[in-house]
Amino acid sequence: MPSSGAVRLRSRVDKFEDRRRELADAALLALAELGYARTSLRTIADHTEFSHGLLHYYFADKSDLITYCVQRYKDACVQRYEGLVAEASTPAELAVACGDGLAATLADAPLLHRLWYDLRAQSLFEEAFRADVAEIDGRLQDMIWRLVLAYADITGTEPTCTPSAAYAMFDGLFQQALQRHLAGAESALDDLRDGCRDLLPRLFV
Amino acid sequence: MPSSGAVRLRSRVDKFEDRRRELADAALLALAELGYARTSLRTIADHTEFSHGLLHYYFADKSDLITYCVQRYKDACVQRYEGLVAEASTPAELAVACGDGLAATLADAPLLHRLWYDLRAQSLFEEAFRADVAEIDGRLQDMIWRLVLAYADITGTEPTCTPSAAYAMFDGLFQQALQRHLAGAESALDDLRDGCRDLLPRLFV
DNA sequence: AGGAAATCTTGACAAGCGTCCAAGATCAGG
DNA sequence: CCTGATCTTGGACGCTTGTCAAGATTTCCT
Repeated sequence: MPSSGAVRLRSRVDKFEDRRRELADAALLALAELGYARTSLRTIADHTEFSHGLLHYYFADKSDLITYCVQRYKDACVQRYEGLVAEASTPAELAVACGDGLAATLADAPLLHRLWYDLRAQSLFEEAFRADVAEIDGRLQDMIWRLVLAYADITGTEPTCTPSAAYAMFDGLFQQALQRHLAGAESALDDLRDGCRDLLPRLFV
Repeated sequence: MPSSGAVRLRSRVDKFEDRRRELADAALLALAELGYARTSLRTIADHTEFSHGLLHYYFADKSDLITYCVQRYKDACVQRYEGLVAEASTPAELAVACGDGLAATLADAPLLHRLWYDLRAQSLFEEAFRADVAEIDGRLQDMIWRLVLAYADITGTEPTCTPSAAYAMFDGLFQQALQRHLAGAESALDDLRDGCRDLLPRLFV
């Protein structure tokens, strides 16, 4: 029965992909905790119920694993950010929602964001990561730009900066807030909220 | 002769410090080239005319060496930035000079700036680096804020953001420009110039 | 139930790491 | 020129790393 064979085949592929995802998620936990420079394959395996040898059954090498992890992170990240630009009818509401949304994602998973900045810095040295990092950066930039366009739509004005410049400034605020949040600064989240709320209108002067 | 003894002692200390500086500068070259995660003490020694064992004669351990390197970087960095806010009589001149200055420092030593962002990311994981990184961040923030205050002085207005927010946004632009510059983007430097020139007035609305 | 295909474990490998140390080289002072 | 302090070398250590392959185990189909 061919259909049965196809189903079985698909289930096998799915199982393989599921395990890859499972291992990558465990790797992400280890990476978020220790950072790229201090995370070995054995450390990653310790975060799973399997032995270190298995990692080479599901991934070609360490670079392959890390790359896959970055892509997993991207999915989780975009999913988290989705719906940031919710329903906001007035410009002020949108500006506040923007700051609140970014502050919330930062507070939600600071260690994952720390890993993101670590890996982005690594991509400046390791060619292998560059493509994936660029893709994530592009997605984040689009997310920010949608926010800017929504604000433009409500106010009936035109933004006076490029999408990449807008992303760069929001990212700068976010990265600094993460740094201070991890250092224990109480005001980091509030400052991020304020900074974003104020930045959005500035992009239209 | 006590004065002679003091001179000899000082000259010895100087010699020791000189060699430390020499080794740290070689280490900075290696670090800028390979990044923190891929630079070993033997690699660093390969960038000098000495053997790897000598590093432990002048530095307690690797962390000590890296910390000293970061401080060396800071000195070079601040020195480079000094005089960025030169004589500019009109607001437009100052805004242009700001963008030009940052673009020039980026073009001058992109690998050192890459190392800076690498080490700053590492400091999010490694407690030992945090204090030095925070100090450099503070100096850079002061530098940016002096620029903003100079602009305020010329225009007779008051900035409408905090020093840390101003630094975060400029830093975001700079970091993105570095990323694109290293990736070979021709427009990176020009975009940085434009971004900075436009950002400065935005901080006063 | 049997046997092939898959999944997983275990142990080993060469290489590289940070650190340390004994011994040689180099230099300054008497 | 000798002597002692300082500087430098190069090898050794114990450990970790990424990678791999052979064998044990499980899963699944007929």
